[in-house]
Amino acid sequence: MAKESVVERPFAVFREECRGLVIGALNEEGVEFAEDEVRLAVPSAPDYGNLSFSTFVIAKKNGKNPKELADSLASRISSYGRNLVERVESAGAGYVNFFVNYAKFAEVTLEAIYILRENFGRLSDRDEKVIVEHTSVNPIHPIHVGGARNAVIGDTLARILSAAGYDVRRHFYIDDVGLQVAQASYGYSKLGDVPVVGKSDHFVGFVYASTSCAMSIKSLQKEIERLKVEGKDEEVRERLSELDDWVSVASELRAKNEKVFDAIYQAVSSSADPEGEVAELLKRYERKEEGAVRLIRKVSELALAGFKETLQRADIEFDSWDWESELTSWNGGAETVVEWLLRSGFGRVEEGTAILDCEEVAKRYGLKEKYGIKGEVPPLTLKRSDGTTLYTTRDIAYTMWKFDRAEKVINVISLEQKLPQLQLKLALYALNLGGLAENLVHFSYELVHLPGKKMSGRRGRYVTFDEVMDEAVERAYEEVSKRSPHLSEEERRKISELVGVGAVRYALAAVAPNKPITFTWERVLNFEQNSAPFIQYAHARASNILAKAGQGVGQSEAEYAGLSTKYERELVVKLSMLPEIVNEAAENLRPELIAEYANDLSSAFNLFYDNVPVLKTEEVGLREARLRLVEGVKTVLSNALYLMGIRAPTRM
RNA sequence: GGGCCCGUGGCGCAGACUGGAUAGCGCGUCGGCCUUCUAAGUCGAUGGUCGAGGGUUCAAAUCCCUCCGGGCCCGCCA
Repeated sequence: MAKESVVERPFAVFREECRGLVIGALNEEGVEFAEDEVRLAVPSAPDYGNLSFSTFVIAKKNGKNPKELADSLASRISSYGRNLVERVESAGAGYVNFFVNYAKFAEVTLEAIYILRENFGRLSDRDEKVIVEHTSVNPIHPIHVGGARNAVIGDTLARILSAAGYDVRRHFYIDDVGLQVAQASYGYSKLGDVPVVGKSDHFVGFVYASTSCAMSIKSLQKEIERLKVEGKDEEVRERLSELDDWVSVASELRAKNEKVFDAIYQAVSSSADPEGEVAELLKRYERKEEGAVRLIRKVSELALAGFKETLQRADIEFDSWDWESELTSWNGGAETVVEWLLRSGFGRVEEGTAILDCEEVAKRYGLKEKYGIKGEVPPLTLKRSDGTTLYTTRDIAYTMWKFDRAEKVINVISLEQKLPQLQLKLALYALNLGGLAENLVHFSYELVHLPGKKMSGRRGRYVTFDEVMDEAVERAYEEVSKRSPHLSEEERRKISELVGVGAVRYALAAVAPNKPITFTWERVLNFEQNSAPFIQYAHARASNILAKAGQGVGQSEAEYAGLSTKYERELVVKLSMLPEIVNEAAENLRPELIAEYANDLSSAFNLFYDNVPVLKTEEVGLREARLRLVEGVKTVLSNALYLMGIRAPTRM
């Protein structure tokens, strides 16, 4: 067979051929139709072919019987010249089903994978810069499982967009100008020479929780005294129950590290006004005063060092670490935004605070319809009365900074923050930067709950990304040791690391982001079907076959026409779909599609594995074709896993 | 009170954006398959009024309306 030039998207070529045939037949038929009505779908069962066109809409438009139209189209198409299309048939109440020519299609697909290797599934460059901002966990506690979901989704999304041809930059926004960091830093400053124990971000998390706990207790006690004097018994009871909650948090924390907790608790207790001190620290930091900078940066860096360690373990990397202080406060960016907004006519000063009238912006620019806003959009406070800025205000400046570097910005942020993200867009309109708002995507995802209660950084109650990976890796180690005792200790450790971490990534990436997740160990520690280990195992099996075939691969001419079992045909078609899946996942921002695809392909491979011998195939050309098929599976699984940031082991 | 998200077998999910041909998959439970390329696999059985009720359509899990249940948001926090 003559070698054709490499086909990057085999299934798309087949689809286009089918589409062309349908359009040709419809024209010959003389019916009226719009080209975008000619859509082909992958049918629900293999009996219905590889692609299917339903005639109902066009038949109705032209007053024809759908079944008769399908019959007629099928018979016309049968007389046309075809390449990848083997045959066409009319079926059901009005479907035209297309069957691929497997001999040709297997050759086209497998040759493409063979030549393109890790680039199979990559689409051509689009010359469009995209910033994906994700994770951006506040530097006040370790990354917990909710943050892990953000990180995994964000990283997978970035990998997919990059594969789809976008010029992607990953940014981590460090919110070091928030009240929380100031609070954690205030607590940290009270420790004197107490050394950092354990992983640095975990330590910061403990300091933050202790500080917020001590401050909450103090302010509740004060409030209760006041309410008692005023005789408001009802409210006193409410506050007392809140106080109880915090007191139990305090004993939980104290049990973990008495020395640190006590130091913070005593300092807060003896302070006349801890809230005032925190606010003062923040104010000095926004003004870039040396002592405040040294303290807050120290705490932030401790947290970040921990984040980097955690993220690296999960193969998550960033191109840019963006300090909020530098990009929005110290350069005057946020102040400028406030001034402009006040001058825009949509802002006003009320009791010493600057406020943006979001409702008015939405009305003036006709955005209610556009963004599906039903109720009234609450106003946005831009500045506190002490002159410091608020998060969303700074985010406006940061967003403008990002758009200096990219045409499109995708922020992976939890659904909770839908309102501020909307307000951010409205602010851009108010600044006459509606064009930026149009290219700003809030990619939202739902929270991860613990069974029972919500995670709370302020209370130090959370399951960390680190713990989850540790546990999964430990569990993987037990499995590997049980199943492959012949491997060396070092190799078993290596394999369990990538299996365990992979399992965690998969568990978080495979669920549609808009579904809330309740965290259970069972979910992450699933090593059976629909898990990373399941896919990695299929990859290892494929690798094993190829390893045993040794140098034999590629020596003889492959007889692709011999791949005639349903298992082989199914595999070929699935392999050809990777570029389409990448395209769809990128265009619709659906990272979970990759997980679904990889799982599906693994299942198909396992069926093939159990039913079709490869190494024992007698006929040389067929053996070669099967080896190429196995190699195709190995390559595609590896590529799909890469898109999810999961390693593909050759043994496990 | 207003707004947003979700509701598919005992449990966890896919399918919904772009309506189509018997609603897929995993876990669980029960029963099979290792002298044949790693059984983290595979085969079979079990199990579903697609939250409820209306509507649109040749066709509805999918679109529209109402209601019910769960989560989230409505702050000089982020």
